[in-house]
Amino acid sequence: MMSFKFVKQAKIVKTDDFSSVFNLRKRIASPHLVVRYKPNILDRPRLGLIVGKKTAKLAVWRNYMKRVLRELFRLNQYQLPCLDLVIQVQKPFKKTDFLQVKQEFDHLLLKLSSKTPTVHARIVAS
RNA sequence: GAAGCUAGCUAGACAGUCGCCGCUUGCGCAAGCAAGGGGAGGAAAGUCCGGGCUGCACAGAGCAAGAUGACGGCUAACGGCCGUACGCAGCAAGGUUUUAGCAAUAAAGCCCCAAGGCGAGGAAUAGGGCCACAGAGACGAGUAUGCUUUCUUCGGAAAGUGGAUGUGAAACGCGGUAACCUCCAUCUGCAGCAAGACCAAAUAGGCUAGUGCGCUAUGAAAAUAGCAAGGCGUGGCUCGCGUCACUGGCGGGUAGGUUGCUCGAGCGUACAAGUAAUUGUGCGCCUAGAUGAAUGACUGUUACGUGCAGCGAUGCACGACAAAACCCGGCUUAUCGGCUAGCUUCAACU
RNA sequence: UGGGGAGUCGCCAAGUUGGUUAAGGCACUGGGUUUUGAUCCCAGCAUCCGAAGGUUCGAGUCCUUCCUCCUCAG
Repeated sequence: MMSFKFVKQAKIVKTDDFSSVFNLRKRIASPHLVVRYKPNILDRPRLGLIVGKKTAKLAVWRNYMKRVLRELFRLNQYQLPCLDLVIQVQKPFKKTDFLQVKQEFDHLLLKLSSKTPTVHARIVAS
């Protein structure tokens, strides 16, 4: 039984961690999202989100996008290799675009898994 | 019943699955786990005012700078709110005029304009500045035309006088303008939770204490004893001092963390005082505290509204503005709707 | 969170004791010069001055409230 919890340790918080992901300059993109990634030495992937004020002016929509992306990460975190991910939103999306964003996220996830072949199943017993 | 206006309340509901952030209790060294209970707004927004709180400054008084301005009240305070008076604009209704029409009526204008709205509305003999164009003349004074009287070289001149011209206003009245300077009265110390307090890596620098390399002897080593006392600067030498290298300690303090951090000018209700804003008393309640920033996603049932399809039953789609960041009182701006009161006008009935 | 600044024609912009028609330059349009084009000359053009309200006889200008953008401090 896997736990789908999104714990605090799976969050990128420090400025140094963000900078190191940016400095590696590995990125893949889809129409709505840009994902930068960097392998880490932990036993779980970590997530950082960037939604600029330029993409959506209202705080309501920025928070919505962050929540949706965090939810997608939470549900798929055990199919991901050990990476530090920084997801940046390029184009704003609303509730009507949810399915498309989900497809894009799955596609990016597949790409990431194929680029880093050392996917090992981490089963954390609950 | 219709129309308009004002004020207040509300901002779909329920259930399930997977999650997020605090609190309490239990277990655990801890990480954490389990249970219970809580988790965005009327504007949280803009940051336009006012306070609490915190730090710094401060004998007292004054100046500068800024803000406000009817009168009375409320308040912790305000540029806010309430009441009264005054002014302004003006909708509905009403009255009236003109035009069109045989008429009904329609259009335009004027008057009066409910409830409600708006009003930076103190002082212009304390002083300064400005008042374009037009006009003779713009506040100093003075006279272009007309009329009267007098004089006359018959061209006019002097005195007086009230109107017309043009102007936004005004023809001398102590003009208008203080959202021009200013004067008067009142108020304001400055900064802001990234305030402030505490704990405290690494690196560099500060203070301070100490050690220095090599050789010989003993010894397995640690060490002990003896000899010798590094480089550079302080003019040459010695001492001393500074500096360079290493080690330890101290203090400031950065990253980071903890706190400030949510019980408060608090909310609900009843009664009383007051026209009201508001206040007092009793009873009851605890209602978010995040920090790369929680309050979500999906599914089902259902209520309401709108749109589309359909004769209809019904089906499908959509759901306003918008997210706390120390906390309050206001203002302003955005907003799909729903509900409840009150006021005014009109119509009908009694 | 707290300061500072900007918005005038398609672009760059001037515009102060508030005053008659809001300068200029580039661009564009039409005409002229030229065999044709460039250059040059003449004429035109579009702005209710970011939006709304107010003060005033009169606002680009003064005041208030909004909108958009830029920038600074920690």
